[in-house]
Amino acid sequence: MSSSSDRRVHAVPLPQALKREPGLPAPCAACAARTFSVCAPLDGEAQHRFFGMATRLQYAPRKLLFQEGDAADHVFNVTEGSVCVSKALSDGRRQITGFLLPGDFLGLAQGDSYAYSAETLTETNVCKFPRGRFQRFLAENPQMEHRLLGMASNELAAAQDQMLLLGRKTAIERVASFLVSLSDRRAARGFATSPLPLPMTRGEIADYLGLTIETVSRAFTKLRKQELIALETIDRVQIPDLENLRDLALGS
Amino acid sequence: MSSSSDRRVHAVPLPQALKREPGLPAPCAACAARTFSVCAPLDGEAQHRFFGMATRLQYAPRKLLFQEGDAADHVFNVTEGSVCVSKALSDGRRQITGFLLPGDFLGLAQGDSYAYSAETLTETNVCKFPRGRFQRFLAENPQMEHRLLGMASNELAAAQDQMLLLGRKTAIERVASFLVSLSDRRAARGFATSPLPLPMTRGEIADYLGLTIETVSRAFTKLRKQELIALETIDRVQIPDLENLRDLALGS
DNA sequence: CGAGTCGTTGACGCGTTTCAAGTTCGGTGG
DNA sequence: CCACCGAACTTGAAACGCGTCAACGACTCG
Repeated sequence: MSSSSDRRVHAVPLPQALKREPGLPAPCAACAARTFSVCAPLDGEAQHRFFGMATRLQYAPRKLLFQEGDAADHVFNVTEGSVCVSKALSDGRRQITGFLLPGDFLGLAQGDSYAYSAETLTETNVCKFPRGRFQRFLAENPQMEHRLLGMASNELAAAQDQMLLLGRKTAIERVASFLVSLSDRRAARGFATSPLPLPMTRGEIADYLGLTIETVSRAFTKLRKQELIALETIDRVQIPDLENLRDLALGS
Repeated sequence: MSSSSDRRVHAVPLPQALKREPGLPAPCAACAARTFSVCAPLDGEAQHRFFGMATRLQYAPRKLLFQEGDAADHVFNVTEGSVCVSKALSDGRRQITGFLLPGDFLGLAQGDSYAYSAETLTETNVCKFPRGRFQRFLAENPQMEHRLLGMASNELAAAQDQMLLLGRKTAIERVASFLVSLSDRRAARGFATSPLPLPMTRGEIADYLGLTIETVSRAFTKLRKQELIALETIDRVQIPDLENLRDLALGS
């Protein structure tokens, strides 16, 4: 799925504070860089305390980090891999509300239980912070809270885009939008985008786009026949002309 | 539409800083209370400076505060009335991403232009803050930024609920969810909920729920025939048993 | 090699949209 | 005060896009 070539894209010196934890693989340079970017405004000593709070964990693909309704004890930061966040109705209907990439935070919402489930898509590394200590750290480091507010604002803007998609776009436009935004997000973080890896199944794409597996599959076929995309393998897409696809995504 | 009986629900002493602006009606106690609640952690002097930055404006119903793409010069806080936030595709398809009530902020997102439009539904009062000064104030008052992060987190949770609605719920479930969440939001702010005022048209409800006017109208009729709601007038709903409606909203 | 998972494709059905009348209601002017 | 008008809403019938169901192929793993 998500290729190992994605890793260590940016070779960055490992901050001192990121010492190897016993029983876990050494953090790679890219991983350190992602988490580091969040706390860039912190001074060295504060960074040390920040990383000191975290437990570093590695998850296999398709493992639950937590489920809707679990006690919200921790805040997570994805450092490697990808995670999907979803909500479900009692009869099993599911909506995936986001695919997280390295650098994204998880579990920041208010309330004493998680309002959504989180599951890894690929092999994933996270930093896990006890909620109380994380909050206290924020109170003492307003620059960090400022940064988080900025990230939350961006997520809100993305959520609004997704509402437009779910409420008003056709099946083809949804799939096109999905591919374009995945490509854009990867590009923004310095990841390779050609070919674009799809660590999620067709079923997960469907649950993200408010469609069925079959409709997603038909949309991929149609995009392929129109030569707007080419499927190198089932989970690697080539996008010959991103702007053409973007036009379709915006309904023109 | 939104009745005058909604106002002054909470009689709270008017903070000194909220002096009457020339040419505008005197701020009512409820209005002061709403805006006040946001900056409760601030001391008296900081509150004075906060309110000092704001221009207080009153808008008639159906007036644009700003449009998608306008330069994002200001941050708004709704103090009275209701505002709808929307995004549109080039061919006119529109998605309303939220209905704002007193106390809500608007225009906090990053970026130098607004990513959405904002329009009043009823007669509305807002406090308008120049973006730069607002940001500087936040930098100097981390308690306030903390509060905003909390509000943004809540909005994010609401956005995820809305994605579940748009992606996976049927028309009836959407309308039921809409009525329940509107009732809950009003109750949470101490507003009356029986009858529940609907300051928005069927068209706006449709654009919020990803449906057409006709489908919304049919759903209202169906709910009325099932006696889950009663329409006192076209824009005032009685909900005899909120929990029944909530069950329907959650798909059971 | 067989079983299971995932993806694709086709045929059909259904819920929502589209199109087309009506109806209600608030506002305006005679 | 009432007739008239337009906007908003409601209702019905037909059309259509997507969902459902089913068959099949590709691939992985024991």
